[in-house]
Amino acid sequence: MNSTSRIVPALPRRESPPLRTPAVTTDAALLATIRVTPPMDPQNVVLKQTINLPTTAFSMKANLPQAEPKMLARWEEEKLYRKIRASRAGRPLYVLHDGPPYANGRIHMGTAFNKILKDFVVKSKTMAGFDSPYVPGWDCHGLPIEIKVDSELGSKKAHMTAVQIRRACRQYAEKYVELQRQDFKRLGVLGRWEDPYLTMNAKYQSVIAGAFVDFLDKGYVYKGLKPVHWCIKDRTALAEAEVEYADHTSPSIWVRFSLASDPAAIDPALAGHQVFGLIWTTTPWTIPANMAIAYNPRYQYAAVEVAGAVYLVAADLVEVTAQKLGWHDHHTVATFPGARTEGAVFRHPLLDRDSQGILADHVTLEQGTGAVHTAPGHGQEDYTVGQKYGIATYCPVDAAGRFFRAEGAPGYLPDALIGKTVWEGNPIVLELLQEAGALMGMEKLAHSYPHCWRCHHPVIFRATEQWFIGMDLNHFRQDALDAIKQVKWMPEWGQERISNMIAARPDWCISRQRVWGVPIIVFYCEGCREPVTDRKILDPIVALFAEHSADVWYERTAAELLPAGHTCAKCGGTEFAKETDILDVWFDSGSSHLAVLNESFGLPWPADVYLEGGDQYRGWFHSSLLVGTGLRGSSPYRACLLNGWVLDGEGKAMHKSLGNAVDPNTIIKDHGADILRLWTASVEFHEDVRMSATILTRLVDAYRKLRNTFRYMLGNLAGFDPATDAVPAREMAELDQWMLLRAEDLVTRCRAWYDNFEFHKVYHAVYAFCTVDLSAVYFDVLKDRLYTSAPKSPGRRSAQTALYRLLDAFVRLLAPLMSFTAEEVWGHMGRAESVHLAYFPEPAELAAGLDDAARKRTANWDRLMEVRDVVLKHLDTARNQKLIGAPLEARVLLSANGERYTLLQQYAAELPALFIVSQVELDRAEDADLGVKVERAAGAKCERCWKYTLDVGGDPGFPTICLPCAGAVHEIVHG
RNA sequence: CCAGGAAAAGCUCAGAUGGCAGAGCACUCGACCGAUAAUCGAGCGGCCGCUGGUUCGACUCCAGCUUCCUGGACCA
Repeated sequence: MNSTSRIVPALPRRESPPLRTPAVTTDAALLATIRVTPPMDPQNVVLKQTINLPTTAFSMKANLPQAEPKMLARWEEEKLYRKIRASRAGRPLYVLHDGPPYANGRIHMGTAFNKILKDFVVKSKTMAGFDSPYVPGWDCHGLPIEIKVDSELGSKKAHMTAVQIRRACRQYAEKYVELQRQDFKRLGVLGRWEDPYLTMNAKYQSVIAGAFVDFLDKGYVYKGLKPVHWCIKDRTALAEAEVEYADHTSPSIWVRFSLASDPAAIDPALAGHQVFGLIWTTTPWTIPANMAIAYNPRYQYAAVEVAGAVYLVAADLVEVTAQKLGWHDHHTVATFPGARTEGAVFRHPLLDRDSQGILADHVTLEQGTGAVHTAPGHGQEDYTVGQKYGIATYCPVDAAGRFFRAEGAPGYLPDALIGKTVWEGNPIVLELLQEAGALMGMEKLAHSYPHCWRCHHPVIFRATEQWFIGMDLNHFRQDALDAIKQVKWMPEWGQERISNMIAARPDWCISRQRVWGVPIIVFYCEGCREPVTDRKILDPIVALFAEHSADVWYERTAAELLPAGHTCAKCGGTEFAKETDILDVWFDSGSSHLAVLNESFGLPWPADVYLEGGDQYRGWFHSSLLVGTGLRGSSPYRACLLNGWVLDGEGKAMHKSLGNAVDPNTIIKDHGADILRLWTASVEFHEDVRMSATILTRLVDAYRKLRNTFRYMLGNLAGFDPATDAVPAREMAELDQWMLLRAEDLVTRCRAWYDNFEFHKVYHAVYAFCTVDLSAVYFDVLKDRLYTSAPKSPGRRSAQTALYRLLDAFVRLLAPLMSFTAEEVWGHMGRAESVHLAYFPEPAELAAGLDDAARKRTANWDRLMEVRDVVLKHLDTARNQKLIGAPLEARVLLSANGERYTLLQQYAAELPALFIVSQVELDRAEDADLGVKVERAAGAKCERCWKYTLDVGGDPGFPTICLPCAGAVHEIVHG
């Protein structure tokens, strides 16, 4: 040991640990520079320099926006994620399966919040000893991208092949996958970023196609009709996003349907009358597709007699209707509840067809007659209610919008309509109705009407052939409901939420008339339209996808894809066409567990946990559950965690248009990702959470406090080598033991909270501990012992031993939350490997070496702290009275009796340090109250430790300092 | 309109089984000047969303309502 080590107490006893990176200056490196300080002249001691002040290169200012990217670069270079995998190989697996965000746009607060939470889960499980891999993924197919690419391609698209368009979509998705990947990595989320899963990967596409074949093979899939927005000019189905609304004038008409069933069944008063249903519609051309008349079961209806005929109209709409239709002598024959019309049979005015009376809640009194013309082939709700009543989805309009004689409903369409478009059909239908005596009135109506966003022509609702997964085939719905019960839902109400959705949802329409996705691999016989769904034929195509991506479906002809010489089982035909529809993107992402939780990723099925926002109950949680239940017989996740929505400071949803959206990248640029992570840790994530400038300011303050807590520990541990300098626990000062036992309790609680994903409790408890226990009490009390004792004195070593254990535990306890800062601290502790390879502290680490006697003594210290609180209040009063300034100027006179006296007497020697005063005097009192008096301390102020003592100058060599200080200085100067 | 959720100090959160509303931060005032763009102390601050009910007693249990959030339905 050279002499320089004696003047600077904070010198290390060992060689500096190797620098891990130029980006971080370790304390060891700093101390190496201090070592060149010239030796102190024993004759000319500068007292100030004999104080062991904290020394650390761990800066007070974090500079996170600059420091974090360097840390990320190091993690990347070290291949940290791979190292973590290797370090946990063979450990029990814990798998969080990532829900794929859509590869469009940059990340926002919601996605950042979700990803950080996932990182908390993965890191905390890793540190708890699990092997917890994280494979991020992206959802790459689908309409939003195809629409964007469409608009970028413009008119060029018309000359492009499907494969070319798909390549453009792929490029677009790749671009955003890359941008989002950078954004997510910047958050400090560790994972398999270099090889994520993408739904557009060939292998993944193959899994999707395979899942479809499995569903088909298991008998869940059927082909049915469903109305969709249809542009007859572009001959295409339109998604919701492709429809825009504009004013349009339609002929609105009132049409009567004669009642064929017994009128008395509706109301006895109607017996013998000629009764009519009376409907109102703005789409006369859909009259040929009429299958039913819907009444609202909750409304009262009136039977109104006009000129010998009786019309059934909602009671509240009788007068309006009379006015519109020019009724003069009308009177009400009967009133009855709408429910009575159920089962009534009307006759179609133009066709040889019955139209049933049905009940539907969507019938309103805003317009019309309270009786709604129902054509399931031409309206969403008509379709839904039609399904309920088992009414055929009949649609006599082809892709060009022209009438034809469709199958599926009785009645022969009039020749006048055949081949005409629906727009040409309107006046023809009017004319036919007039001739039939069924047209009761007509007027023009200007209203908002859906138009095609591309050609701006009005669109129609038209039933088209779609592929469905039947919810009630093979007990599918019930199986899914049963599977839900096996999942642990957090929060618990998630179970009810998703159960309600599954119970009420219609069949899953899995087909889309689009290009950017995974094709539905089915062929049709050109001769008889019989579909080819034999898996022996389809499985090889699934295999082809894995090799060439789903593009092969578009690159090769049906003949090339089918086995040579394949013939239609039904008609023997040899010519086949490919299905042109693709699968719903929810089918893609819902299959992610099949694509990712498998051997090629080394992951087991099912996953331990899914964690997403509340919108996913109808999204990914839902579709994944259906795919899992259908193909594997159970849920693909054991637990399902919900994260709430990120709202603004007022609790309002964030919207770009409102200007209240907070951009995570801005926060990172201004404050650093650890602030964002700390915010994520601070809130109860199952609920909706708030983010605002105020909240951020609070978090920045909290971060500083945590950082300074680490800084204090690092600074006071400079030169401390636990291997050689640590004090055995049972020899440590009682205060230090007490603190370690409190920390032990904190670690126990935090680990339980981590197990239960209660990150905010960890944050709040650790933060409160740092503030209340450490900073305000322990660190404050410790300063005298650390700064003024001789560097190697037992008291100082005891404190350092405690600090070391605390630091070592806290840095790991917070590593999942403040990943960057924890790593920075870890580096300053001289650790060679990343903190993210470490394990959580065990409670026993803190209290190692402490026996039951020490545990029992904590009760003493708890009570001493109560006394301290009282004394501090009195010191404050004395300070306000200008009796004292610094607490060391005080002498405290205590009076107590009974047990308290005994306790205080037992700890009399510790009290001045505990109260941070110069002297404490204890008297036995008569009454039970604690007596506290404050006066000025006696004696002179020691220049070195600032305490007032009677022995200042006791050492003639150092006339301005007290005897203990003189001893310490001697030790420092002479060793 | 339907399903589900939330409401506590300016902010973030504790508040099993009903028993005088808690913490930290912020704010105000003060101290220190050896954690210093730090640290310590004290003080201020609440109709526990509203209205009823049960109870000796309700932030807590029950009913209704209001506002906000998510998804859906409607508009089409």
